[in-house]
Amino acid sequence: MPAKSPYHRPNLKQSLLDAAVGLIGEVGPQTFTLREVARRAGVSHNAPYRHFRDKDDLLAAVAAQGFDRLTEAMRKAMTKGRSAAERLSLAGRGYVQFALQWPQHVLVMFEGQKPAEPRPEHAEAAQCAFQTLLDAIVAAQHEGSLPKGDPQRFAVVAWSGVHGLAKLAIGGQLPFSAKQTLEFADYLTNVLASGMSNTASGVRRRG
Amino acid sequence: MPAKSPYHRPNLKQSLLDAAVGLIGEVGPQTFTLREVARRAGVSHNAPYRHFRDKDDLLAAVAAQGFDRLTEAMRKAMTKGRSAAERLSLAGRGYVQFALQWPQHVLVMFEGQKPAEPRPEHAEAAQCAFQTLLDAIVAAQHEGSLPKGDPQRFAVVAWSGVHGLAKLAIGGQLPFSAKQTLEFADYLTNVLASGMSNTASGVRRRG
DNA sequence: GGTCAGATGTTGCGCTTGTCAACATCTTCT
DNA sequence: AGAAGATGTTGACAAGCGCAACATCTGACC
Repeated sequence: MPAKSPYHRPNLKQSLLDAAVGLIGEVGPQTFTLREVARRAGVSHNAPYRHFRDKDDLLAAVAAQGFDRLTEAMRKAMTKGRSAAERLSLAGRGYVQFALQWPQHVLVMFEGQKPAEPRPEHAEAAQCAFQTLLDAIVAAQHEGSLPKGDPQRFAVVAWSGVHGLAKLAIGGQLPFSAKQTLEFADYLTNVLASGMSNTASGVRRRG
Repeated sequence: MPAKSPYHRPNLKQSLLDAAVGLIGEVGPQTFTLREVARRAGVSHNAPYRHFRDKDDLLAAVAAQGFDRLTEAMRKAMTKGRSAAERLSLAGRGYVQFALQWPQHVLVMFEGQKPAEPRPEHAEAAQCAFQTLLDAIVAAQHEGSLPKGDPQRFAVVAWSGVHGLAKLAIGGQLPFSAKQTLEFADYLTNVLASGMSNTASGVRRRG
């Protein structure tokens, strides 16, 4: 039976999220407008307030959804790896591929959120994504393809590398096509892995 | 003779830029408001339009100024290096240090600018900063501390690494103090240099 | 089945912002 | 001195955010 009265629609919350992602993709998170999201979802300009505290809350939900998709993208990419080292590299590729596919999410995920407003959903999803990377690092250490030592250190190196590449790519700062960017991601992860294997963890100056 | 009438003030343009940087530092580029900038500069809400085409134009000017400061920060950091390899590493440290000192600028510099509105000042300053990195790479290649080959490739690797670290640091994603971040930048540049020296430029899969 | 509480959606409002237009004031060049 | 242009001001309008009051639907409970 079709919904006779569209007054209450089944899952407006998800519709609003989808509309928000689409709109951010078109105009960016800056000119993004809550009212336009409502318009696209076919509801009044105040309906979103029944599902999100305010505009920032909607953006935080988009970010949380982004971290979930990121985690999934990395895990899926890793399944094709035969060794822990290869899986780690593929996780990095998955990170970049996710950014290329969902630049809207990335733009929202890493925008300076005020610490005054804790978004637990957001923080938890982000932690989960980081844990995926950390697990891959530890596995590579057990396998012997990465030196022993604080895995957190290696994780930050790897994260910085792929995150920087992803950010520059979606910001249009690199003269790369999407395909070239992905190929470059493979090269970058090899550089990072090689460097982490051959560099002492201490700070080396005037070497 | 002091300005009898504050109607025309000496250099309102720079005052507006400074006020904008301060405001962005407090509330972020999202909630940043042109009218509040004018208020802080002590002028009416429309005075900025005599110096900037619109709000985005002011932000583009802040970004351009940021790229200039970035170039200067890298060049200044490099002066203490004794070898080209060390200077390259110090340039990376300078990049991160700049981001920690002027996070407001970084937030504005890399925000997705619409290609519809070309900001030549912005693009030129960005190109200049990248050229500084590229020169350091070429010097290291001449010195023999980096392999021969396309310097652009090395530049993108180095840029991705330090850019990612800087972005994550100012986004509050890392459990590092400013001092720890800088120490980590040194470690990261060593990892990158080592990795670039030991990794073939071709893509290696299923290694 | 009936009824009421709560969830969900709507309309209308006040305040702020970005930007345009018209006007005011100052500087500079001759 | 006086006109021309640069710089700053006031006023207005459309649009957005979020509040408040109201309307409509759903489900629990009897």
